[in-house]
Amino acid sequence: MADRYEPHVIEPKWQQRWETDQLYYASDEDARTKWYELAMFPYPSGDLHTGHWYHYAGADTHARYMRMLGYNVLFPMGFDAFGLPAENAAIKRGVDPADWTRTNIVNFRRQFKMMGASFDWSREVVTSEPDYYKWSQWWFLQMYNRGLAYRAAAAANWCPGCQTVLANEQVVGGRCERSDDVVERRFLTQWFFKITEYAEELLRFDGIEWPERIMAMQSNWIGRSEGAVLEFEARTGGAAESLGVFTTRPDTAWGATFLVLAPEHALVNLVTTAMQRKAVTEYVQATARASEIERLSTDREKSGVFTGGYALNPFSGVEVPIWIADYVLVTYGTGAIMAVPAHDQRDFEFATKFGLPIVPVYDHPEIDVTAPLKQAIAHGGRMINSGPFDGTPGNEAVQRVIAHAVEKGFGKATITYRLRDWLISRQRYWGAPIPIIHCEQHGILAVPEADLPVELPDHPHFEATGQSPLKQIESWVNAPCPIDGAPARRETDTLDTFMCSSWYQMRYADPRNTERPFSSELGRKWLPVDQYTGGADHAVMHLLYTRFFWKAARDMGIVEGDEPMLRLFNQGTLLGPDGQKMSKSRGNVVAPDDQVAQWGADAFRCQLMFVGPWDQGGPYNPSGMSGIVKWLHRLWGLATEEAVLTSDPKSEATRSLRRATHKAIRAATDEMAGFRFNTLISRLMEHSTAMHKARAAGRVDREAWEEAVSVAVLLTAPMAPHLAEELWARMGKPYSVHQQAWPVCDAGLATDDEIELVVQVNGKVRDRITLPMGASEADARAAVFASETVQQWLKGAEPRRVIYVPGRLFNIVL
RNA sequence: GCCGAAGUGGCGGAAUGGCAGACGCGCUACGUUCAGGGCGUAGUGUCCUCACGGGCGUGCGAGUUCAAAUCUCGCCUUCGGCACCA
Repeated sequence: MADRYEPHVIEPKWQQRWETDQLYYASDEDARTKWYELAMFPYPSGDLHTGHWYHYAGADTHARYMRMLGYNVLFPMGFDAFGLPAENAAIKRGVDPADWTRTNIVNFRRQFKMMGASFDWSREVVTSEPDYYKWSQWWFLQMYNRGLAYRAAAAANWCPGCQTVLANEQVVGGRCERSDDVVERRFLTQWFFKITEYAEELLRFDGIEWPERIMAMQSNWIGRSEGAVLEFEARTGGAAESLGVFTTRPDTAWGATFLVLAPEHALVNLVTTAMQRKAVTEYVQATARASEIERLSTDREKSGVFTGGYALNPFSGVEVPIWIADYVLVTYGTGAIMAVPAHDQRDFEFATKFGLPIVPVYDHPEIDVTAPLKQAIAHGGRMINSGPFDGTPGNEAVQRVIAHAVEKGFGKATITYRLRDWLISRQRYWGAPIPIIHCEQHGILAVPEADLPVELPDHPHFEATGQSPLKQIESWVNAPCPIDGAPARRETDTLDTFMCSSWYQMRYADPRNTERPFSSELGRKWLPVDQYTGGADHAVMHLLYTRFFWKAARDMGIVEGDEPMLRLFNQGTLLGPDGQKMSKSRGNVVAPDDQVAQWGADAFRCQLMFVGPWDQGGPYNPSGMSGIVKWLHRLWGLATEEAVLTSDPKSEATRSLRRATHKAIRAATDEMAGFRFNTLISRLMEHSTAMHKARAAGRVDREAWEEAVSVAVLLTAPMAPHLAEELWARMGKPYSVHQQAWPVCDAGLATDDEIELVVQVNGKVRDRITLPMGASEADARAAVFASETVQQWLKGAEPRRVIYVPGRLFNIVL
C-alpha cells in the first residue's frame, strides 16, 4: 500500500465502489426526513466545463453535508437535452441531433463520475427521450384543457437567407448569426401559455428564501404598474369608436393634446383618412422591417405619422389628433397612449418635432409655465388648466381624477404588467412536438392522452425551404382526425425547451412512472425542492416559468403548496485567470479534465470552493492550487503518519487540541449551512495546523488525537470525498465515511479558558490583557487600571467614561 | 435612464458596529543529504524609528457613535439585469 497521497489511484477506486454499492441511492421507502437538493441540470453540449464544476462541486458538497446530518437526501441529475445546439450541429455537420445528444450525455456522465459527484443516477431524466417528453406533452394538454394555452399571431425573427425562423440569441445586431442576412419580422400563429394570469401571484415570494437580487429581477421583469385606462372617442367618419389608453397619470388628462397608437394597433386602419393612408402604410411597413435594431436605441429621434383621424378628449372636450409612432409598444398597456407633452419628456420631444400643442396642467415653483417650455416638467405642484380640478394638489390628484372618470363612465383604475404571455412554439425539429392535430372539419384538436407521446420522426431534413423541418416529413404530418379518423395534419411546432425544464424537478420524484408524470404519493414524499442551486442567468426565464408551472399544477390539484423551490442559492460566474469570461477565443479556458489529470478531482473541487465566496464567482487562477494540494497532503500525513501517543487527558496540550477540534466543528457547521465554502476550508486548514503543532510538540493524548483525526476527515468528506473515504478506510473505520454522522460540537470543549481583553484609550488599541474565562467586570477594570501601559496613556487624567464589552474589549474615554 | 450587487495588501480574499488584513498564493531570510511540482521556522499594508514604539490606512466626501470596512446621506467606479413600459 502506498503511503503517499495518490489521487489518481484512490479516486477511480472509490468512484467504482460507490457506483457498485449505489451509495447515493435515494430510497422511496426511507422514513427519515427527506431533503431534496437540486442543482439545475445541464444542457449536454461537448464537455463539462469549469463553470459546471464550480456549480456541481458546491451543490455536491452541500448534498453530502445534508446526508451526514441524517436526512434522506434526494440529489438527482439529468439532462436538458432538447434545444438549438443539437440542431445546429445537425445542420452544420449532418449528424443526427439524437445521436449527437446521446454521445454528449455519455461524456457528461463520465465527467460527473470523475468529479465524484454523489448523484442518484437511478433517477436520471433526459428531456429529449420519449418517456420524458410524453409527459411534457401531457402537461401541454392539461394547460390547453384549462384554457392556459392558446394560439395567437406573434412576431418571429425571420432570416430570408436561411429561410427559417431564428431564436433571439441567433440574431446578432439585427442580423442572422449564420448567414449575416438582415433579420425580418414575420407574423406567425403560435402557441402561448397564459403566464400573465399569474402575474400578481408571481410578484409574491411568500414562504421562500431566495436571494433579494433574483426576486428584484423577477419583480422588474413582471413590471407591475398602477394607473388607469381612459376611454377616448375616436371619430372614424362613421360611428364613434372607443379608444382606450393606459396611463399612470390620469390626472394629466387635460394636458393630453394628441394620442399616439402603436403602428400595429388594431384601430390604425379605421382612423386613418384617405389623405394620410399612403404615409401611414409606409410607416407601418417600415416599423415592421426596422424591428429590433433601431427600436432598441433609446436616444434616437422620435418618428411618427399623423393618421388624419381625431379623438375626443373626454376630460377637456377637445378634439385631439391621432398619430402613430413606434415608441408606443403594442404589447404594453393598450398599445395606445394619451400624449401629455408638458409633463412627459418623450411626448415633449414628439410634440416639439411635429409642432403639436403643449398644455401644462401643473404649476411649478421655479418655472413660469405660461412661457414656452424647454423640456417636460415634473408634475407635482397644483393642477391648472384642468377645469373643475384646478388647484388640486398633486398628491391627491390621481385618485380624484380616477373617481371622476369612473363616475362619468370614461375610465377606470387598472393595473398593467410588462410581463407578456409565454410564447412556447418553436419552428424547430429538436423539441417535443406540440400534441395538436389540425382537422379541416373539426378545427384544432388535442391529441388524445392515450396516443402520447407524439414521437419525433427520424431522418429530419434541414434544407432551407422556408418550412420547419417537421413540416417536410409528410408521412409524419399526416395523421387521422381524433374525432372521425379523416385525414388531418399534425401541429409542426415544437415546445420551447424551457417548458421541458419547468417541471423536471417533479419527474425526479417518480422518474419511471409510465402512467402519470409522477404519482401523488411520491410527489408528496419528495416535493417541493428544499434547496435549489444554479446560475443567476436563469433568474427570470427558467425560475419564473417553473414557478408559474407549479402554481398552475397546484390549481389543477397535482401538487401542494405555492412554490416549487423553497430555497435558492445562486453560485457566481467563474472567470478565467485574466478576470475575463472564459472562452476558447480568449484562450483563457481552464479544462477540468486537465486539472483532474494534474491534481486530482478532490484538489480541483477544493480549489474551486476556496477561491472566494461561492455566490460571487470571480477569476479562477490555477496558480493558487499549490496551497490546496499542500493542505491535502498534510491532511494525509496527519491521518496516516504515526504520532507519539500517550494518555494525558488533563494536560494543557490535550485541552488545547480538543478545543481546536471542537472549534473546527462549530465553524465548519456554520460555514457549511451558509454555503461559505471558502471560509470553511480556511477553518479546516487552521485545524490541520493545530494538529500539526500538537504532534510536533511531542506526546499527544491518544483519545484527543484520534478524535482530531476523525473529525478532520469527517469535516473534509463533503468537499474531498475520495480522500476522506481512503483515510477513513485506512483508519480502520467502517465504510463509508459518507454514511457517518456529521460531528457535533461540544460547546464546553470549544470554550477557551482565557480571554484576551483589548484595552482602548479613546477608541485606540493601547494594550491587551489576558484574563481567566468568566472574569467579572470588576476584575477586568482592576486589571486594566493596573496596567503600566494604560497608566502611561492616561497620564493621570480622570476617565470620563468606560465601556466594557464582556470578554472582548475595555475602552477608556478621557 | 431604471433596478440590483460590489469596491479592503503585490494577488484571491477574512472580519455578530468592538484587535482591519483570518486562510491561501506570491515574495524575503534562515534551516534541512529536498527522489514524490520539496519540507520546516520566521517575516511580509504603509510611513517615521537602529530599536522600543508611534502616525496613517478598507473607492471619495460628510455624518451618527466611546468605537465604523460594517450604519446614514451625497458622489465616483466596476459588474449583472432591464430599457422609448406611457
